[in-house]
Amino acid sequence: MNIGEAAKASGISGKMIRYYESIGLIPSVGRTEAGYRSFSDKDIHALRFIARARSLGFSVEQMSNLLALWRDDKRASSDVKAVAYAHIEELDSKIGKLIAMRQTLQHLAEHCQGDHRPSCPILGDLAGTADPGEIASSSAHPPLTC
Amino acid sequence: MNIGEAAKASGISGKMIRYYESIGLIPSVGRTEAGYRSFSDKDIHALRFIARARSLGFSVEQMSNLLALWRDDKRASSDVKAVAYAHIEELDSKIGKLIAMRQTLQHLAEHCQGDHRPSCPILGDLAGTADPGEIASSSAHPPLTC
DNA sequence: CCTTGACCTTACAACGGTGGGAAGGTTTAT
DNA sequence: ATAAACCTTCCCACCGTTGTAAGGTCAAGG
Repeated sequence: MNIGEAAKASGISGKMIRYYESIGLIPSVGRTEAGYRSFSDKDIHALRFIARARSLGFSVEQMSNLLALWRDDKRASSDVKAVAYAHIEELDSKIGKLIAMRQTLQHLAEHCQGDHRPSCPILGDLAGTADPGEIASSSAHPPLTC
Repeated sequence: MNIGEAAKASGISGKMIRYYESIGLIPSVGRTEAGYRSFSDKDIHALRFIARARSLGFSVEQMSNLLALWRDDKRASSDVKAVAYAHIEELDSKIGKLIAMRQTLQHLAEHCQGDHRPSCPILGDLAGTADPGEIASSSAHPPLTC
């Protein structure tokens, strides 16, 4: 299997397959006499594993751990679960920050007239010159946990 | 005002202040005879504007637009509002993706025994060998909109 | 006056992932 | 035989931030 076919079969671009190989995320695959990479079914399987892990937001480093666990017959599922929960916490942290941003911004935008006049509470907040009576300070991001 | 003092006053590292200057996000500030950057109150004000915008997740390009609007006395607040809403949509998109990941992962992790045994639905899903009866396919990410 | 330490300057590299492209070799189909 | 579609390696770009190295400057104290 060519790298092009492997890319189609796995959903990972050829560029990225080479990159993953170069950083050691996947072991070096076989080569033809002409130097072309030759992917076995096992290689494709690993690539699809990676594609799926990537779609769940795992970092390359986390994927490296997961791949090692996958290959290890004597792994403990608790180890896998720990990696998963660590990632869930990362996701929660990111989600929380984004929601706080969204909340603040929404609040500011709602108070903006949005007309031809220059007066704007959004810029007022950014510049630190917002009327604190008109709009509650947005730095007090509410404990919104979704 | 030194760059160090400016950094403390604005909450932006000296490194980043130089970077923002280098890419033209802020105009070149004055210099002392010895070549040290000298920040005016106005400069600090702009830096604090940037720090606040950054904390709301605006990209450098968006900040550039916002700064231009801020400096423009004849701006229309609708223009500012448009930038804000565009960013809110970006945030929503990111949040949605992260929540979908989180949801899938949580679901998988809940079904993992997390003991000393190797059997693990998380790896099963990633490898594409999960029992479809045991665990609903996680690729059908639910329409969770928070 | 001189040293020391804390600051400043520029310039370069690195990170994580991903994409783009150049320059050259190979395979496949016409 | 030739053209198109591959493949190879190599370097560069993005974004935002940090680190580091080599050198200049300022303020304090001996």
